[in-house]
Amino acid sequence: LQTANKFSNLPEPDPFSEAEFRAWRGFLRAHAHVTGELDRRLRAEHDLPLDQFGILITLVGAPEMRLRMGELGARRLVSPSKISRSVDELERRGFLKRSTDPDDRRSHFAALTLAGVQKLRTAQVTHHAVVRELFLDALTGRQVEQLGCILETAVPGVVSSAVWPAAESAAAKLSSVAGR
Amino acid sequence: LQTANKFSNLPEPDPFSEAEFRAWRGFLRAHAHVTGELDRRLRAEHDLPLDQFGILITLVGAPEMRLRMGELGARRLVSPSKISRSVDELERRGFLKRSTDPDDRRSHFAALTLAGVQKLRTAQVTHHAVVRELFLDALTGRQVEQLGCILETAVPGVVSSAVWPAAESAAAKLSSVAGR
DNA sequence: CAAGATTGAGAGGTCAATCTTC
DNA sequence: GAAGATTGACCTCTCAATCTTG
Repeated sequence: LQTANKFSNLPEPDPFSEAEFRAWRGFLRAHAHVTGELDRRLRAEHDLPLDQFGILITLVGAPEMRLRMGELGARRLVSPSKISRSVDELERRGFLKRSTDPDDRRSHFAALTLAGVQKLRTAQVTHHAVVRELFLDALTGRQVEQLGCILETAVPGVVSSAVWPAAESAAAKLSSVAGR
Repeated sequence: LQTANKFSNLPEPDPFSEAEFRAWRGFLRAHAHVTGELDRRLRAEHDLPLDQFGILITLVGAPEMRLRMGELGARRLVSPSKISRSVDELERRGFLKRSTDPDDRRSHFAALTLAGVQKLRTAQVTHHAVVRELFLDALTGRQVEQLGCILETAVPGVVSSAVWPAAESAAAKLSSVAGR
């Protein structure tokens, strides 16, 4: 076992171009920087982790301010078990309430409470301030429009009511291996 | 305790413009989508979580392929304790090696091993393929350049050898409160 | 006693097994 | 028996306390 030296400087396979590298690195740094501060500020000022804020903001935009657990997980791109436990916590704090879907009693709704809407609206003041201060304000109006356009191109629109994405990925991997 | 209804539809304070909303939402979605798949593929094909890949890629670009623990944590924007534990794991697997800085015996280096460089180079094939497939390939060359430019504007350059950012944030919060 | 790093205890996340309903 | 959701056991991360060196 020896440490690497300049003679073990193996070449990087098929590297990114300089421009690709800047775009990807900038993307990761910007995300870590902004969401890190956002999480710290929301916890410090509202005792509300960014993950929980995300659940509230997703619910407030849904019809009747409620979603089935699976749909909520799909939109937030998190696993069923994490959604279940996060909803536990938010329900314990009175910000939402579970109920059974009368049309399919396997399925459960998470519905915002009045306290949940109020909590969200208060926290949004901090949220918007941080996102503006650390991200949007550094950009011109033109750049904001470009960014929205670019990123909507780059990612598929909401994969609505999708299953937990790990399943999809695993399936794709298996078929690509089988295809050889 | 009652669930929210249309009469409790409190207004959002100082909302984002439509363009701001698209940019920020697209940013979050793109990040979750790409890094989620990246982590799954790196684990499945190389048994290497994205966090550990990040440590290797940071080290390989450093002088002599090594960094002090604190500097490594600052560049990756993670806490000292997490860095220490991640480095434990990578050292256990033989991809890097700790050593004490002879000039300041409080400080420890993490240095890539030959096995670590080889592991990284292999994993980079997957890494680059996923980032291209899910992100870069959806953009034109012009858009990649724009994105790099925009994001380097938005985030402060590397806060080199910075302390763990939570401390900075806490200090800023205290002073802003004191300033009222 | 401050700086750099690590560690123990507790909080939070993940995978697989389980429960209920279709 | 499959779908939706939850739970138990295990693993990882975080916070504060600790160890070592300057």
